[in-house]
Amino acid sequence: MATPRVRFAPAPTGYLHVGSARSALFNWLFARRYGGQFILRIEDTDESKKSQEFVDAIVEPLRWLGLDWDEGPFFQSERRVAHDLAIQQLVDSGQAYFCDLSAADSQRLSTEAGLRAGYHGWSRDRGVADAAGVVVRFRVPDEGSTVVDDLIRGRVKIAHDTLDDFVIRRGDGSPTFFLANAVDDHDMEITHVIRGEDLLNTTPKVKLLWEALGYGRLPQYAHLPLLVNEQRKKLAKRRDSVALSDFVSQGFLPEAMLNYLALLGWGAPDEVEIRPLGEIVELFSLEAVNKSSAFFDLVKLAHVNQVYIKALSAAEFAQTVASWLPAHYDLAVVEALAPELQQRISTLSEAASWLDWIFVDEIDDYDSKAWQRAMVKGRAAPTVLVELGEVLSGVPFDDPEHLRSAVLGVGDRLSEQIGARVMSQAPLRVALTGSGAGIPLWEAMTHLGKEKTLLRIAAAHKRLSG
RNA sequence: GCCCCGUUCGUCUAGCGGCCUAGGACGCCACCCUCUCAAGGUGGUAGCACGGGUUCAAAUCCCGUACGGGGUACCA
Repeated sequence: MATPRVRFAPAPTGYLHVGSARSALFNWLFARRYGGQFILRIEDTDESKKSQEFVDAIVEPLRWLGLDWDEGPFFQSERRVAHDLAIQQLVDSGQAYFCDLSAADSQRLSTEAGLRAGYHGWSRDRGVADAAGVVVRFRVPDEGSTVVDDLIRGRVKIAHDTLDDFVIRRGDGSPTFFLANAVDDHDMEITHVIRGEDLLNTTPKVKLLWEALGYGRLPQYAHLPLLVNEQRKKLAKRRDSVALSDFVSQGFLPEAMLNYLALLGWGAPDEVEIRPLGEIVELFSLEAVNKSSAFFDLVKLAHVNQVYIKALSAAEFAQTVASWLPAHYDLAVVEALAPELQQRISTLSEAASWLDWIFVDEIDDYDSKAWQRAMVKGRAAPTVLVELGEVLSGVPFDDPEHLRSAVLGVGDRLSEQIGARVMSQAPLRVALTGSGAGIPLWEAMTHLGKEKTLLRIAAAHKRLSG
């Protein structure tokens, strides 16, 4: 195919959410797949929406994801002259006309005439003159229908009598979405429009304008299935927590986010789900995109993220996780323990809780269940702690293997003495970490150090007997 | 209401008329491994919305119904 030109055209409404990110990704994939251009256009026809803050809210997440654009960002608000010209052209050719009715008035007229809600062309032949507050409406043909061949959905046909004479210029003179969309896509020579299904119904209107303006060949349209919440409603900023920035701060990796997003509505022919972006680019095609909406599943996202976290080298992991850790954490220790952490977390923000015990001065809070199980139910615990204190004070702390055999040795000896299985590791874990669950002890103990280890064993013993 | 789109395990999907007693992934359950929690391994659970056609043959094609969603703004 001729090199495609696609665009991601979000409205600057606060922040970028995962649904928009998915649209951006599919556009980007398509452009990269066929060696075309990916264009960023900020859809700020409503002047109030233009501010640096809002622009950053779009640009920063795209950068984080690594979805680089070849042209732009362009601003719709800066293309006002072209829009005005197009509106003038439509008015001059009689395909659009002025209307001084308010929305409320046209609603009332419809009701009085016993027609369905909406606008019925009341001002078509009233000869209204342009003035402040007057809108321009497009004259939709009475007869016939408009057909759009969607790359994903197939042929979509809308009868003209279900369309009203929609507004293309507001009372304040600004162009509406339909008009700006047609003009900008034409001027930017967009070949493929890839966006959410919620925009499918607007396509015939844009096509009508396109033809009325004599623009020639229409871009190819591809409407992606919507991303939905657990109620199967389209992801919305107001009710769903879907800001991309939130996922960034929770510790999702951009590669994982992209990979997961690519899986919603699309799948590789070989069914391999988790794979490098480069491979996804190679395999991507719009024809393989399916039609039904997809639930944005945090559980699966977490799984994908964990796979990516596990794939990091220890050094990469330590470097990446650093900003989620308190400043007093020793990164060299984090790197040494990286593999154990990587298989236990699915987001980077979870890392600290697995490591905390190594970097605090003392354990002041023991998990009560773990204490009960290891210290109270394990009747030998007091003896184990005493023995552990004695044995470990004579062992060098530089070799995990020495620590292991010393600790397990205590358990074996006591087992023989008592004639029942004695676990030495469980009480040790609770004494050192305050918790019943955690990473393997031996390597971690070399970083905790002998002094803290012995103090914590003593503290636990004191608490047990006191 | 009207218009448009959709419907395969709980979820994401494979399937584009016979290879399907429907495959994979996530989740869940069990077992193995194991001080713990994980990770890993093995096995299991669960689905073609319904009704008519077409055809020798339908998850796959057609029609209808039901259900879900989207749109219906001087938002985009």
